[in-house]
Amino acid sequence: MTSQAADGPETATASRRSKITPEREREFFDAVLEQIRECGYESVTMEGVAASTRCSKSTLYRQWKTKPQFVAAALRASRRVRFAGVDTGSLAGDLREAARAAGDWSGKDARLMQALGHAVTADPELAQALREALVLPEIAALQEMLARGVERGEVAADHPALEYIPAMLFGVLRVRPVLSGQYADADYLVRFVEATVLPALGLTQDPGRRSRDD
Amino acid sequence: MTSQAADGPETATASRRSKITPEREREFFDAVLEQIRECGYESVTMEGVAASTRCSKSTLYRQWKTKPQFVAAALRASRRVRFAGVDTGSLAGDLREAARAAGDWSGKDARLMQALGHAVTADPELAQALREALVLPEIAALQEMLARGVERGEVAADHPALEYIPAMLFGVLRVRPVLSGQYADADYLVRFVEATVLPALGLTQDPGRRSRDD
DNA sequence: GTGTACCGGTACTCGGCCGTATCGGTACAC
DNA sequence: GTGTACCGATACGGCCGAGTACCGGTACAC
Repeated sequence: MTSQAADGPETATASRRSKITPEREREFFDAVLEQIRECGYESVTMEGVAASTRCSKSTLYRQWKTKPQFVAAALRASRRVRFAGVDTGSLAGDLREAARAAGDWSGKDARLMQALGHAVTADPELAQALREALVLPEIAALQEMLARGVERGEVAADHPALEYIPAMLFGVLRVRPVLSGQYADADYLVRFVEATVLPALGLTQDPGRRSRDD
Repeated sequence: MTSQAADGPETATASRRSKITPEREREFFDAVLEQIRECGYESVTMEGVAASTRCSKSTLYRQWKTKPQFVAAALRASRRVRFAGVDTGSLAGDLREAARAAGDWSGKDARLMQALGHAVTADPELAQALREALVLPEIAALQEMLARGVERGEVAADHPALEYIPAMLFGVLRVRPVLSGQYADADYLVRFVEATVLPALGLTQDPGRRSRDD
């Protein structure tokens, strides 16, 4: 049905009776995260993951003791930075680029965060895994971006808005579905950045010096 | 254990064998919303609500057909406006006041919204009830507040940041727990408003004209 | 070829909750 | 006092999922 990981029973990963390869593990992780996004954490079942990956529950329970540990492992493995490496030369450009990148982010990881948002309050390990996977890397990248802007003298180091930039960006990502029923796309986020983040930082471009070069 | 609605078995609400009074109904609603905040929507059980209100499951099922309908009814009944009626005379003052009011909001309703955030994607009736109870009234009050500011000439009617103010405020409310592990309090929100919302609207007070009067 | 380790399938126990049914009892109307 | 309607308690059937146990079979090392 879901067929997300079953793009062919005889893939090149050799037959299915061998030790679990890292690729196979990633299939498990992808499957459980996808199920979480779709059904929510509580409704995710080990049986469902096993079925969608054509493995047996035994296999999952051999690797991970419980469902929370399994999910935490999946989160940790999905850890990656999204808008790191962005460096357009100006803080405004960086922020716009980050917004654009976050547009893709929103469809998948915002959903994941929403689905896990409450389970996290009951399971510290899960909370830690979620923070490490989805939150901290982005925050760090953002702050690096801001620090570059400060170094360049584009914004004062003690600018009061600086500490709230992550909250603004992540906040609007998270709240858009509630307000307007849809996840934030790149266009919306860029407009948000231009209408609120840049002015808050005092980065509104002068009429004569538009940094949009397209 | 929870004892939230059991502050005395023989309260003035008379004995428990009579028709359900509106007060009694409110006990049910309060109990289920509280359980949702604590355990999440999926984990809420009709049995738990019945136990915590000392009623029987039958009583609940006599009034509401299913759990989603029960929860939706509870949401609709809890509908009220929080920072309507705020009118300090200036938009900056209004926004600060709204932030302060939202500080109280955050502890309870933000939690509720988080807990329901995913269930809502699967149940349109629940989604509608949630929006009507927690989102729309606040948005309306905010927009009224902004409209007054526009009328007073404090901000241009076509100011690009205007449409994003609700997203900024609700967003930071919703994202704070994820970023820093705690719900936003009134002080944080007021500082957020002063550092980001007011500058974005061009409402930063001039050095000589501080509107803080305390 | 032989052994070992591990996978996949199935069946199972156990617990929990939904929603229903039944029953005794109590408030309240008349 | 009598009747009615509804509450609260409890028990029940059904379903589902966590986690366990077992078993046949296959890959892989040697």
